[in-house]
Amino acid sequence: MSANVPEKPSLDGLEERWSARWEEAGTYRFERVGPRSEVFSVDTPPPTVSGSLHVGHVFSYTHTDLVARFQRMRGKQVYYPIGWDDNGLPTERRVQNYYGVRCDPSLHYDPDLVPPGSAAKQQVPVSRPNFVALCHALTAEDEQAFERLFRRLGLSVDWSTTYTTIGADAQRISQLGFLRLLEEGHAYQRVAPTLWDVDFQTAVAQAELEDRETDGAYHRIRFDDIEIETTRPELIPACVALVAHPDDARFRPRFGTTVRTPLFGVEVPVLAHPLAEPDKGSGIAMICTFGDVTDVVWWRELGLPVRSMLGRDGRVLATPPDGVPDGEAWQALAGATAKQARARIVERLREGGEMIGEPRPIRHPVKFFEKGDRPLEIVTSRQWFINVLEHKDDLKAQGQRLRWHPPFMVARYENWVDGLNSDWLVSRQRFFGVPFPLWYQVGDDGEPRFDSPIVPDHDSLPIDPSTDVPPGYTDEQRDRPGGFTADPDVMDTWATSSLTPQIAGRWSLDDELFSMVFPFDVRPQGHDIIRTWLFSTVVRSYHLHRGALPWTDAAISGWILDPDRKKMSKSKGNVVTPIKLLEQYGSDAVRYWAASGRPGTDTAFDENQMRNGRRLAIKVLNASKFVLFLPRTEGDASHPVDLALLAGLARLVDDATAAFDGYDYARPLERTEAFFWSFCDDYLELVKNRAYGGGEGGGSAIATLEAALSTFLRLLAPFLPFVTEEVWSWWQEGSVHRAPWPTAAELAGGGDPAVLEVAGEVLRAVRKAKSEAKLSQRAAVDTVVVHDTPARLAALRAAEADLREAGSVADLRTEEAEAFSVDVTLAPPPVPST
RNA sequence: GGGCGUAUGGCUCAGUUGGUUAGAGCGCAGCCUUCACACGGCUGAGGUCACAGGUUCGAGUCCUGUUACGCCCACCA
Repeated sequence: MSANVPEKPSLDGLEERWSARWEEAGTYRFERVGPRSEVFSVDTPPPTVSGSLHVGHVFSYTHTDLVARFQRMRGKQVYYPIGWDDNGLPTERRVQNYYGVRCDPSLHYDPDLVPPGSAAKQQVPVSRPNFVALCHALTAEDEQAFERLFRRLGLSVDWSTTYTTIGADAQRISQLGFLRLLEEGHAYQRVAPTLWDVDFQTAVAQAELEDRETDGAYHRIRFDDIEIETTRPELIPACVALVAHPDDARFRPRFGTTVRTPLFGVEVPVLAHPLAEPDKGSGIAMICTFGDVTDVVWWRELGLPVRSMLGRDGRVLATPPDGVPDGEAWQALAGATAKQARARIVERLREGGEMIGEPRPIRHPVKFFEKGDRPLEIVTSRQWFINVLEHKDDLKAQGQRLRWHPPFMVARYENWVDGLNSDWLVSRQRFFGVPFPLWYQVGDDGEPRFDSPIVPDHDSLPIDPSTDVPPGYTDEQRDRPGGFTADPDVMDTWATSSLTPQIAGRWSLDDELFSMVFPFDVRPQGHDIIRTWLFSTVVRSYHLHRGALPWTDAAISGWILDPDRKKMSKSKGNVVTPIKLLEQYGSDAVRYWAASGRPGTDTAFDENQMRNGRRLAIKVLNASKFVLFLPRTEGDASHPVDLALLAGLARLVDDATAAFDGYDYARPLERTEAFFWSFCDDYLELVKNRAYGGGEGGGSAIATLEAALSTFLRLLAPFLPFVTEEVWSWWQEGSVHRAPWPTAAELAGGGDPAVLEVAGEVLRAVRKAKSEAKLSQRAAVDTVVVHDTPARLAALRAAEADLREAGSVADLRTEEAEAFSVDVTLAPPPVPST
């Protein structure tokens, strides 16, 4: 075997060189050979391209790559595409800031638009087509930067299969998926009170909510003779009833009677409902349409009217709802934000003596849109929903059929499904998203007929109903009586992201491919999006593919934590940019750090681990160089010391393989690294001289060293793809990443690992003696006496010659004993020659 | 309020079905310029395995409870 080893091997430049070669050679290209069972398919998370990648991305995407590389080496055809999630609100927000614009759908397209840029004092209104074009431009730029980083990180993605969630294929699949739901009765629209973000002016779904502890205050307010407590006195005009618990003796006599609201004098009934809690507030609550989700329940179950007072912008409407007098009290509020209205109404309540005492400050959880800044309101609007509530039990069972890594993560899923309280709201009143592929007839009265949507041909998808015209109509009939009108909404970004298995597998576009990769083998993702992405993907496959799971396994990554144990935020993550780390330590080293984080476990950001990784990569270079520089001597592994090493390696291979099969990448790295280090420190030192000596013993050593090097490189290849490929190229054909994963069988030889274990212990004892005597490790040793059990002494004798050479030991003796101990007698220092 | 997870030397973490003196790396101390490696190597010091009970011949490992931290979920007037 001829080797072409550089004199001074180095890590510098490996990333550029090898990522280019891999691309050229199609090393990670998916080939359509073999049945489904020979394919390993990965439903990779499409990262949101709204800003920069942070170290958390590097961390979790590396985990996926480790498994993909392992499976590829085991002989699987790995289908490992990546997508960019570029549709939706994050992109819109970024475009607004980056270009200094905002979308105004009433404007017309301006072909000569020049956006003012981020420095603009005020955002310039632009048409929807202009806005969408800017979204495309910016995301394209971001996507290139992401790809560069991921290539440098060494992700073995097949870059020819990249997709974007706003791309035509994704839109087509997303729209087709929606139409299927519609046909099968799983999607419906309804006018209903929904949670609403007043800044983004869109409905939001249950999965996008988060509670935030917020300062508020209880206001005690008199409704005739009844006192209620509320944190939202501004909603008094929207009050439709008071409610108390049916068993509450204090209010039982009042059930069925009415009271008048303060300031507005509207007559409202006093009602009973078991959800009312006697020990909360004054025990009786005002029901407003709508202050919170409990109001919605009461309103629905008690059959109450609607009195909406806030518009979609979160401000008080110009005219009061039915039943509320349009007097001076109302006009004092009209146009105010909720916060302003509260202040004004409290002032008037005080003046009128209807307010009891001072507001009592509290901190309480309030619902926010996870991306929003102001509390959510509840407004009534027409929205599209996907059925999930009636399938709750089945969906829970789906999650339980999935193999979770780590297993306890299933609890998150079950928790979420158990807590579902509404169907999945998929419509958003936004611009950069996949439009609902629907139009509605417009009656002669000019009103849309929402109950009779016009559906496009499936072949025409994707469509944009705001520019495309339904079959049988002309564009002149748009928004005219007797004509048609487009559904104005776009789909929630999760409505598209939930179809990544279908998009990545090109469902409805390439049946052959889809049947080869679906259901996917694994969905890697973070635990924070189990309730959104994972759940919604399970829902879509359940509806779309007759109860199928989208994948068999879910591999859940942890988070990156700051050194102070807090979740590393994006802003902090950006301080330490991934590219900087890759440049400073090398990609292999950063991957080493990522791989040391246990599956599903939050991991500290730790540059020390990267230093370690770099050290390991350098060690691989140097040890390999040493092995390959040794004089070649033909032979087979036969010496007991060599067979011992191979036996240990075989054990290691079995261990690593089993762990990887269970999606545990951290253990194989840890074990391989430890064994590699002892290989360098002990085995190499022991056999060095024998290998140089040639002959039968030399041939055995060389054969063993080559087998060991080949095995180590392949075991480390998923973790350190660059340095292992570099070394592999010195003496092997092809890519190490296409080489077969090592097996215990190829290392079999019936060796006894104890030979190396005992020899290593003795060697360490000799080193210690020299170290304590403050001598060089080359110092000569007169005698070594090893005390140990007969079995271990027998093992030791097999390594005696190597041991004496490695330790410069003149005489090695053994004595039987209960426990291991070593006496070392150093030779007197040589008399300096005159 | 319900649930999940974590707690091992100064730091970051291993510890596979309970089995003899609890491991690694970093950091620290000392030594060695040894012909693969000074972007080195060797040697060493350092731990009542959060706490309290229990099961067992034997518990870091199993059971019960407590505490701390993190996270998820919940109709939060």
